[in-house]
Amino acid sequence: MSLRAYESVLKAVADPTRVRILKILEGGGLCVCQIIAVIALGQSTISKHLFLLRTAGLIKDRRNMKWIHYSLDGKNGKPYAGAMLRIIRKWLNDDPVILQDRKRVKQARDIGPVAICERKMTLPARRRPAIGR
Amino acid sequence: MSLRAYESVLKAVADPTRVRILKILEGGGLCVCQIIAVIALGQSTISKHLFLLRTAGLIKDRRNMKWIHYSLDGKNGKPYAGAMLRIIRKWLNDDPVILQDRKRVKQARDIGPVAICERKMTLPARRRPAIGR
DNA sequence: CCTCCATTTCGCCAAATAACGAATTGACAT
DNA sequence: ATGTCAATTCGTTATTTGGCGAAATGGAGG
Repeated sequence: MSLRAYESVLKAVADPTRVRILKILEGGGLCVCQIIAVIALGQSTISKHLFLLRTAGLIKDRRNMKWIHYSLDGKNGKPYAGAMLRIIRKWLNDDPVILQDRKRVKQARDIGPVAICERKMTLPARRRPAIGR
Repeated sequence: MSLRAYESVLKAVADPTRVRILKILEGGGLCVCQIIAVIALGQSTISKHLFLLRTAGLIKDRRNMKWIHYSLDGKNGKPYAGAMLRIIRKWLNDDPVILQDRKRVKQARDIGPVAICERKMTLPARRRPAIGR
């Protein structure tokens, strides 16, 4: 209800990398190494983004074997998170970056976390570093 | 529809000062000098925030005599602006900062732009500089 | 046409943000 | 217990952001 909570959620979703992560997770939970493979930024960078999204109440984590799965949260009492997730789900679905990410998510799901992590956090097709804006 | 447009709107509303301005304008349009009096930040600072909100399609301006009136926009073709304005209207209505701003808006409306500008951008009751967060 | 003055633009500074790679931590599996 | 692998934290860097005060701009009104 406070400006503080509002700010934490809105700042979290206002960053292009973080909204990419949210859009990726709309298709279902993924382990961190798969997210890293799709977004293609440094491990620590992704980890920090996940932290921000988590503390804003937008995503939640769950350990599965030696991997940590992240998925969209929303219904957790945090005020603004659910509403933003619902609205973002309707947005950006034809953006080229988001579409490309989706293709890469499909690859990441097919390959699975084991092989992904063995590949050292990269997807086979990837060549160029990232998209920026 | 693009990440770019999304980012410009979301970054605009994610800043506490700018959302304060939006909440202030929910009660109706105001001239710049009145907004400055309520928020109590420098003239140039407010002007920059207004520029960002305007280019994001969240507010529009209209000259009235020698003052420039700003009011909420929303229905202007800009994709995300209307949706965010609608959702923000339901939010933060019991936040102490927003409530205090509303009181000050009422004063600013009663006094009117002429007297406000003559007072050199301050409201009579104001003592402490600003709220920050 | 000239002045006035509300608003915008400019130049600057401090703080916050996003990225990286390296080092550390912590679970799982042996 | 120990090694391994995944995730987090740390330290650094470049960029962006938000603030200020001074100067420029440009309508309104004489």
